[in-house]
Amino acid sequence: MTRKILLTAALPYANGAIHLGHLVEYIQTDIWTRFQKMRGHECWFVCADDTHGTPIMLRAEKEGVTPEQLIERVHAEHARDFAGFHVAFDNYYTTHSDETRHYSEDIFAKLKAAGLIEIRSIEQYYDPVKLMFLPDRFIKGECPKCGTRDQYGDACESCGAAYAPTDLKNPYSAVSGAQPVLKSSDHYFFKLSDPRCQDFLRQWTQQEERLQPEAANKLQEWLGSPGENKLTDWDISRDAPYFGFEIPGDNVESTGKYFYVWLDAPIGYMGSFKNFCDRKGLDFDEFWGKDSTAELYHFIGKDILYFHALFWPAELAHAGYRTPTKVFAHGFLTVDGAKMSKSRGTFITAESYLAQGLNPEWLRYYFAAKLNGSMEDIDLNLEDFTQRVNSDLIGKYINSASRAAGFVAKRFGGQLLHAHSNERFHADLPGIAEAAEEIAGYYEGRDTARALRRVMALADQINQYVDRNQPWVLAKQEGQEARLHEVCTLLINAFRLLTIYLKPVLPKLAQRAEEFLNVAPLHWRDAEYLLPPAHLINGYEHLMQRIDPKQIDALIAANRESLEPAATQAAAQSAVPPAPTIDPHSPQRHAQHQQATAPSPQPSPAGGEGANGGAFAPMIGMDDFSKVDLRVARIADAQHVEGADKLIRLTLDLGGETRNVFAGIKSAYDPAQLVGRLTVMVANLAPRKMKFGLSEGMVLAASDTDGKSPGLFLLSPDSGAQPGMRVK
RNA sequence: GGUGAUGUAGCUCAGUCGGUUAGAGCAUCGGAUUCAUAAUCCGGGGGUCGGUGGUUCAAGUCCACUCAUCACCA
Repeated sequence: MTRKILLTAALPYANGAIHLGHLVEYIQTDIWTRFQKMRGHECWFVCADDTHGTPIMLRAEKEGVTPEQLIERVHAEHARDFAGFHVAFDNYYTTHSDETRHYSEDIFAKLKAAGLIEIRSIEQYYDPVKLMFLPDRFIKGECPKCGTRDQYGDACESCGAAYAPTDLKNPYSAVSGAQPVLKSSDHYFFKLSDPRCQDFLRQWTQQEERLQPEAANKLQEWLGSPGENKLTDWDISRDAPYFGFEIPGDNVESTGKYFYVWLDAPIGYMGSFKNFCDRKGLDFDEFWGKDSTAELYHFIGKDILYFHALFWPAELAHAGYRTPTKVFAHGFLTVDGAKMSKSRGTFITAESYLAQGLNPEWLRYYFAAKLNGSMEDIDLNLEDFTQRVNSDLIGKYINSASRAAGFVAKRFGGQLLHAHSNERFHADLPGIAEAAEEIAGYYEGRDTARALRRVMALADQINQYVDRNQPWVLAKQEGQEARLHEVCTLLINAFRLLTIYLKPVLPKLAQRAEEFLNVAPLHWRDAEYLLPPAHLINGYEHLMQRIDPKQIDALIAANRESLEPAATQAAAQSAVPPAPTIDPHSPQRHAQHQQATAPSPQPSPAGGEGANGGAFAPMIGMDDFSKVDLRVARIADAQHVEGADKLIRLTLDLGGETRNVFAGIKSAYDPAQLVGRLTVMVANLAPRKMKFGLSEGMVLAASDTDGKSPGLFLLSPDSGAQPGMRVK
């Protein structure tokens, strides 16, 4: 029976880059989606950027752009990163959309009609300089318990005490530095304490397999025992200025209040899907209507369970929509057993991982090998990552194909055995085809760790089979041609089955394997049969490179945050008011899940300062460097430039061609002494039109950046270098 | 502080209802092999199951306390 399934992953907040911690969730959800699609079900995977709230508003202001410009830019970055890791959303949208506005207003109106919305006046800190109410995490002060300075408005990082922002001593605004004043304002509350909500949630959360057992326990704790009223009403509004949707008034008047970002964020799931339905001609209500029989699953981090398992279903249920079938929470990612850290270089962005040339499927495999459907944290142990991927994927899985491919190509013209080998296959490699449903069961239960352990055990079995049958011996023996052909045919078939089992995790590798096998895209049901007799396969090309530990070292180096250059720090400090801190631990973090620990104030091992060159530029990867095409050039001619007091016109010989370059080296060199010598030039610098003509490159010279020590020194290669040689 | 989880080999993890001598992969050591982009196969060593106490004929598993780590406390 074909199931109708709608999947969501948590919405990443539109003020930061996607990092490896985020990817745990998107990769997990993507694997599940791909698995369900391979099983032949109608399955849609939607997501969106979460775009509203104070941090976005302040961030845009700091960057000197509108919030709309900021979220548009970040949306493109996020979409690029996800695509890079083969996370294949059916729709990747934004919460700043007409659709999300529509459902936010609709749900709000229905909850209001149901008597579940209440207006109450509350007193909050207000920034009299910035003219805005301050979220708790934008208020700092001294901890009321231990007196530590510069603590946030909700908890002390020094002694761990939790308190209200009004408890802080000597509070100040993290936005303007001003002393906040208490001011009251009307807010809209969703009455979660209403008996209807309590009763509904008590029943909903404890339903069979709605949540993982650990999550259900946690919910039990939040709900308390029957009769105990532990839930309090939820403030769903914020005062202007705020980037979000304005709350509609009863008539046409403006309320000046906005929906709190956490109200419209999950509604963004609906908005994204509605947008998708409209484009694809699907029926939205079939998935979201009150009586929908479609399955709806939310994959989330354990930190946002509260929103997805309490507020969200309670809202939906009382606004006339269906509630989620299940909510799947996962743990956080640690790297080498510790929180990701910018100073240690383990706060790794998706972008840098790809820029360093690491294969995204390595990470997909490793995460999948660790995920078991529980809420436990998973650790990215970098040494284990390297060994595990190399051993499992290259040594076991890919090797099984590689060992047979050569014989099939050289001895049998790429053709498999002409006779059916089904019986022989099941006898010689028992259990490999039969494991299909067992493995499917593990995927279905999101225990990809178990699924992959099972697949690798099968790969071991295949390699043992090769060693037992010694095809390299058969190949040298007279009259063993048929047996060799049979062994290789069995091996290729075994490899094909493993490819099916691994495809949800490794879509690109599977695609390459399909090309090698010369078969149409594989589905799960294809595991029911073997390749037909005399099937032709294509020539084998190595399917995946091993991880070189040096690549991991480079990745860490590229992500290690060096100290801020002293000069820029001073500049930042002189700026008043201080730039708003986008707090890493803010409850606004949504799907950000986790953040780096603060950079430690110790000098970066990568070095901080050059001798006289000033602070080093930010770390770049090999990819960035290789964009610069440096060439050895011979100075064929050098001339004074009429009317220019710094420039010399150089004619550079690059072996095959010559370039005209204006170089600002007149203060240090006489044109005559330059002619004939070799130097290094940037050969792919975009030509620049100057007053005196077109400059087609740049020669490299050393100098002191702050101009304290005199001198300008043109670079020269050691003797023997020839014009046109690449410098790298 | 309260609550929920986690802690098993050097590393990453399995371990079902309490039931033989606690398992796997990787790493390591010894051997074999050369088809495979050094991949593979066979074998060995390696554990007080965080700690203490208890229940039981029997505890990695159940209970109490305790230590460490993570998360949540709107």
